[in-house]
Amino acid sequence: MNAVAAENQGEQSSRERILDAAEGLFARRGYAGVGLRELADLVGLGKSSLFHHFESKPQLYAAVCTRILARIAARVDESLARGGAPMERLERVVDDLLDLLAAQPSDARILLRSLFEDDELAGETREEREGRELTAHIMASISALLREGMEVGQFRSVHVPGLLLSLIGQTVFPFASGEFGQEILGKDPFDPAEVKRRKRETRDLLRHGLLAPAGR
Amino acid sequence: MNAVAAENQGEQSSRERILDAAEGLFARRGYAGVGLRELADLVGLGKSSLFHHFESKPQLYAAVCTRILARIAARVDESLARGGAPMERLERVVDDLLDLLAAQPSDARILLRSLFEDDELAGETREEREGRELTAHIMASISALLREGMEVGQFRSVHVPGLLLSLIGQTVFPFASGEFGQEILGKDPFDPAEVKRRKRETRDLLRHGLLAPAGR
DNA sequence: GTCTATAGGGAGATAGAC
DNA sequence: GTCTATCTCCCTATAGAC
Repeated sequence: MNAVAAENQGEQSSRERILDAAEGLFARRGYAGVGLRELADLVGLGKSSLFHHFESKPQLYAAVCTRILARIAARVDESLARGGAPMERLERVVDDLLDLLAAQPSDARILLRSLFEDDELAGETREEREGRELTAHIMASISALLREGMEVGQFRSVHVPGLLLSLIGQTVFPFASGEFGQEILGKDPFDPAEVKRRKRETRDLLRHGLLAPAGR
Repeated sequence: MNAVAAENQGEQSSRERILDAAEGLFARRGYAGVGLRELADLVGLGKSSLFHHFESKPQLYAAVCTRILARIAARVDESLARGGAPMERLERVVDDLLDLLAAQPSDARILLRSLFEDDELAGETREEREGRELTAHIMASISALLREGMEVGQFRSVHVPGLLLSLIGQTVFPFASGEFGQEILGKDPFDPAEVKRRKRETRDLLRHGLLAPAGR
């Protein structure tokens, strides 16, 4: 059975298993806090074997980030393609993103952490360029949706970049907040009931803050 | 001239200079990404001298975080003490926090990063306990204000813990977002005009989302 | 309070056998 | 594709002189 057939059977390639393990470790301890020795042990490989699949630690980190961004970009494209009025599409894309972040507990932390690591990711590898392109694509898609809603008069006139940053803070941050969020909320931020509540909260926020008065 | 007199003259103790430098480094590269050699060079001391002022790297990190939290707690207490109706106090405390975060460019990143480092800060040093107490105090103060606003009927009935997390995302995250935020906004998030805009945006969000209909 | 010297270990990465 | 062995460098922390 070759590698492709193995994956069709639900098994994973070494590359995928490394990426999965690395994602969890980087989420918990950050780029510099993870040693390749520890990662190799977790996957059940020798440390040197990692270098057969990834050429360096920065490149591995970039691959982890890019895989997450690719998942998100795919979901955003899919959500937006289903059509509807701007507010309908906006609420759907936010709902779907919250579902995605809730299903992949490491994603929110890695995404926020990667924003803070300006230094580490100054490189020019293929993965990093791809990651930047995916980020730009996601942001451009949602910006276009917001501007469209304003043009057709469904949304109030708002500062689009500012709202984008706020939306990220509102949706991504709670899933990255770990024990702190757990303590504040009194329950796990990933608990299905809490995810549902956060969807409602975000939707209410958009309806109160973004809908044009005539649209209510 | 002794140490206290020196500080009155505007000079800093070694301890303060170490904390300032460490804050900048930890903000940029995270706990594990900073070496004490680099920190010592930046301060202009030998590496060993750091251990005269702090007993270990985790304790130094905790001291950095606790100093930030103490600044914030002091400002929150001061803002809330000036009185007024709940919405007036809430808008003032948010305004003041945004000013504080804008004036201390490393604070937002360190605060968010420290939330992600559940592992590193599992300790029981005096600084860590102090940091947890300060965090609890800040959160309790703002929670109490939100509940008071709801009780007197000025605020709609909202889920207080959820709104707390959202507010942190809305206010702290943009200052931590670095080059990403800069690219989205098209300007430095710390630019005075942008800080002013973010204050307005946050105030509008609170007025649209939190004020009770009768209060408009 | 700051220094030099050093202990003791772990990091990322490479070479080359199998 | 995985392994063992090894390179070189840097890490936190300590000892002890000044």
